[in-house]
Amino acid sequence: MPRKTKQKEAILKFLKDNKSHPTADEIFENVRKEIPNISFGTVYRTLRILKKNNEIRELDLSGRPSHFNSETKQHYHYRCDKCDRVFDIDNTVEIQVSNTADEEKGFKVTYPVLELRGLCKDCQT
Amino acid sequence: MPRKTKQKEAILKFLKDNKSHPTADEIFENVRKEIPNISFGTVYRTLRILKKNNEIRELDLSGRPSHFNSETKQHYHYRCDKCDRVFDIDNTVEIQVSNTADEEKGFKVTYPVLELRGLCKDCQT
DNA sequence: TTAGGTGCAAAACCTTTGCCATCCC
DNA sequence: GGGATGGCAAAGGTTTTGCACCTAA
Repeated sequence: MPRKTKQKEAILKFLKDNKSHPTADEIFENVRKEIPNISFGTVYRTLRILKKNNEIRELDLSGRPSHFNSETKQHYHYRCDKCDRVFDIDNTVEIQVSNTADEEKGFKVTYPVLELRGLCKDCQT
Repeated sequence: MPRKTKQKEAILKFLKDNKSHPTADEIFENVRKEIPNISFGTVYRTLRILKKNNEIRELDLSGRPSHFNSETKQHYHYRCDKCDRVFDIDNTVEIQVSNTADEEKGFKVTYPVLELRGLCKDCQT
């Protein structure tokens, strides 16, 4: 049975309040303001628990460190090549795969992961 | 001026001969058969150089370790959720973004990164 | 000759884990 | 009380780097 603790609540609250998609490190730095002696281990462990319970998502695109996200519906992201920040795509996205060139590969797709790369507003200047 | 060395040649050759998208570790293990005392540092350094010269690509998709690839044209990948192997998509892919919900975000897209996740032939049984 | 590469080992980075104390139900 | 969590620090896996030596051009 998952249990309610102030650490877990604080991490989840930070993710929900924060439309950015922070890394574990950013989560740690922020939650720390509230719970000064929280540890890195706890942040990572809690993120894994929340993820298993489908309360958050880990963005499984590009790079280390991972980014986390409290939105659990299927959606895609913009990612800034310069500052590495991640933003949700609210536009409608359609992905069409045509042709049968890959038939013999026999790959069975279950879901797509898409990232639109470029520059965010702040980094264009 | 980049220089031609047997280490660099061997790494590039392995990537070209090999349609898979190996990790640095896999590259190391294989190139080692030819150049027994090549080091990890050299593999990573060489991969960075090749990447900078646009001779290879680093797949900046999910997870650590990175996968590398000698195909430098824009293309997308299948990725197996079970064995983590990566395959090129040869089918035609079209990505359409409509709507203007994201106008105020002011994000300037330069290129998309797409991964179709699922199970490869070998992992479906 | 000499700037770029190499090998080796240590360091850096991100993440996970072991151990034991602590807290929630 | 007892299992789920937390804190801390150490370990693990991947990648980078410093340094001295080497080698292609």
